[in-house]
Amino acid sequence: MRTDIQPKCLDCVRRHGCLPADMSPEQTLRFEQHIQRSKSIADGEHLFRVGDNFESMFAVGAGCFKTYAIDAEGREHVLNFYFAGELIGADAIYSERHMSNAVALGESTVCVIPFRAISKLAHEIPELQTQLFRILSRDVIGSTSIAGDFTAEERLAAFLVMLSIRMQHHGAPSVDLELAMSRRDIANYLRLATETISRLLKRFQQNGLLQADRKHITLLDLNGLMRKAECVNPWSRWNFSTKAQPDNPLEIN
Amino acid sequence: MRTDIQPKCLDCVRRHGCLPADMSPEQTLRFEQHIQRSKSIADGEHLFRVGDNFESMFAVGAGCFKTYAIDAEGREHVLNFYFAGELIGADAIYSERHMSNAVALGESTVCVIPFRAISKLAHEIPELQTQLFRILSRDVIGSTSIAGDFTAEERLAAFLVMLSIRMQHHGAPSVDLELAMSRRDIANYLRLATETISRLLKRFQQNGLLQADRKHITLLDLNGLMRKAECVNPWSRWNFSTKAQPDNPLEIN
DNA sequence: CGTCTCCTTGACACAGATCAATTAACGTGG
DNA sequence: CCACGTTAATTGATCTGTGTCAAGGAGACG
Repeated sequence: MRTDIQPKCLDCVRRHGCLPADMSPEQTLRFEQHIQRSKSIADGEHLFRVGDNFESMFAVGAGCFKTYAIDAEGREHVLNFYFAGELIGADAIYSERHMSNAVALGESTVCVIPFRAISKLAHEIPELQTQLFRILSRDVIGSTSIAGDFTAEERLAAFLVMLSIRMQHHGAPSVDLELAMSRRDIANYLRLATETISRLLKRFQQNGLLQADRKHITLLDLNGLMRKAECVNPWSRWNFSTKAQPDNPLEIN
Repeated sequence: MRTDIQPKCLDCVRRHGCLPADMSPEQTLRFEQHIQRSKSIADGEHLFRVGDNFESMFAVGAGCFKTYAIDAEGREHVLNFYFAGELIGADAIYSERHMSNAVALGESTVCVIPFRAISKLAHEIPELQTQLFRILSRDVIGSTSIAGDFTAEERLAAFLVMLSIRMQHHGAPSVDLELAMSRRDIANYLRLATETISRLLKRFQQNGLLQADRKHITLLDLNGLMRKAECVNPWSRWNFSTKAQPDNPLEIN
């Protein structure tokens, strides 16, 4: 192994939420030899479909993906959105088959991470194993948080706040959102009608919470949105801990 | 290490879904030395509460647990139920704090599994690491499956079928269910009113699908229930594996 | 410069919530 | 063992948040 080569993952802005997060440069280099970096995926192209053999997880480089399933009645269910630095495919580990479809929303790139090789590598790199556990755990938290019984307003507010937090983590502006997904996808993800999303965005705008122009949304009153979203946000459950709560829950990582 | 001792985990009926699933007897013995087996938990007693430091995961021995959170408005949200052989606490790995409360529904027992020790052990026992990944992945699948937009009837049917499958996995009768949880907990978990659960059970009974007497429920027509639940069940998504998918799945209908 | 797809807006409908009242289990103490 | 209080479950009547249907508008893109 040539150690004079600097691993590209080290320079990657998305590293902190990704698998090499806590690895040394040497470990990162080893890791990098197993993966395929920055493969580009066209708008509307699928990474995988339901039932496909599970070979790899995918780390989003640029762009955005949605995962979805079609049920027995033919209805689509948007399961999740994935942004830069996030890892797609956790639900496939269990059965070694993909349980959902993953499609690019706009021109995107991914790093292809062969799971078998990487989980073998995780035996030798404790930091990698830990990070895999953490990422899977985060997926569990993420899926349970939208599952609850909340009003349409609470869910949309929570969605916008969550978007803002995820953008912030990846260095992008957190109040100036450029949506990659359609109203219909948002609605479907939040179990609402597209019409309801339209009406709610209008109401939020009338209340001075945000400015919505097509896919460009400016969050004018993030605190106000967070107040509406408070109940959904899993981090806010820490309020019920006996310990002192951190000043800014957004900074927790 | 004395190797003449037979590990008790090997004799445990719940082994197959639990962490030692694929371990050799020797590995199981090593594993067992790190955990505390069959601690009894009284009805209504908590395993942990939101904000608690994450020390251990818990494998249910006998009985049943629910996890829940109280939101900023004071509303309870039942997040999950856990039965014999299932592992509680995956959502705490990410932040090393528990994100939910876990309480026993009736007299129960758990095995206490210190996470740090066990994840260290997972470096040396590949089967353990694999099983941890699989269990976390299963949790992701489980949380996403109830998250979708389904009718009350579909969700309750899916809940009953899921109960039946989980009981079957653990050797108990699969059509004779003894519910550990109240109607209110079921309703809350499924994002419905308790009254709706009552009415639906009555309707199912009138349609000959089941026989409900307080907490004892006999599934008379499992196939009928599965047909209603089909769309919710994540396994049924495999049906779509062979068929070609159009790029925009919404255009199907 | 049409054709498309996405988005918005209004009118109405309905699944399931809420409210209210009753009944049935299940303690708990005498 | 029985009164009694407390909580859980049922049932009916009514209400409402959000879905559905229908019609138009506004970019996007050949």
